[in-house]
Amino acid sequence: MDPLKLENQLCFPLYAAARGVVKLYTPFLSKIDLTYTQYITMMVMWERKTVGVKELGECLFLDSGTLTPLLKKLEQQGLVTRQRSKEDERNLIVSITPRGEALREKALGVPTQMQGCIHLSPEEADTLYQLLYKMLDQMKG
Amino acid sequence: MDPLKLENQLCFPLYAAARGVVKLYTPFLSKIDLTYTQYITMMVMWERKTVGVKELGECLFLDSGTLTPLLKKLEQQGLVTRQRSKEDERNLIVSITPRGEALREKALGVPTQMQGCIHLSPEEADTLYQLLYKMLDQMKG
DNA sequence: TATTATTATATTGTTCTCAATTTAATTTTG
DNA sequence: CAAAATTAAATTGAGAACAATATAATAATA
Repeated sequence: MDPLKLENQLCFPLYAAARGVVKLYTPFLSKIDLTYTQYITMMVMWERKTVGVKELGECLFLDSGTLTPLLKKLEQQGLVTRQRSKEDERNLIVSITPRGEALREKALGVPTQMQGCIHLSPEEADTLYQLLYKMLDQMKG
Repeated sequence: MDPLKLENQLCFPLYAAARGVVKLYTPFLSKIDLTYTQYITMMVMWERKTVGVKELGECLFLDSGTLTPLLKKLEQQGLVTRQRSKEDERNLIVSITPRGEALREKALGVPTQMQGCIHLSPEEADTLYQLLYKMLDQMKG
């Protein structure tokens, strides 16, 4: 058992599958003018309406180096606003706009469209979900 | 069940876990001056010794846009050579050098070091492996 | 055999990702 | 209170990743 053989790696199919699914999202997301990272950012915005960059980064496992330019683009598109907190000016508060809220309707079809691309049974999907979160939890702590 | 809620996504933990493991590799790989993508490229080289860019891309699910600059860097480091095929000059043949072979010894410790970071049972790891390849196979076809 | 089509790699441009550093605001401490 | 430490974003720089296009070589065809 060669530990440096590609087929003996667990991380490689993880890395490849992750890129693969993002690629599958692309044609659906480009119709609503979002990249995958912008899409999951909007998911947080649809749920929370208002959130600091720091919490956003904790949700998405991303830092300001990635989020700052991304949020500026979403702001340019009129989907969110960015403003400093009055209580603590270090914090940047991101808020969803009516236009951002409206985009949710268009995005509702995306999960359904994606289901046509990946065929896992509900049990398999659940197992995968649990295992991935188990890994993520370990990376946090 | 909101289909646009982050916690209801299967792809998000996939995407996040993949980035997470690459980040875990980084300190180990930086000691042997490789990035993660360079590391898996070298895995193919250690196994095959000589390979065309096209086959390399099929192994790694990457295209020439990613591989061309990466292989030039590996060439600069003296780990591989790049030369056009005599039979068909469209093909670029990548070959491992003695220095590239020697790097394998240094890389042998990496998988062991990584095992200290992610704690899945052998059964869980196997399940995850199978599910990820199931997804990858579907993306190919 | 020319022309056309295909194939393989390279290039260009955009976005993402992250480490490391900088800047500014706030908190802690001496 | 002033200095030092901490925190949050932004910035910078390097490497990926990929779509789209370009270039060059080979194969197919009219």
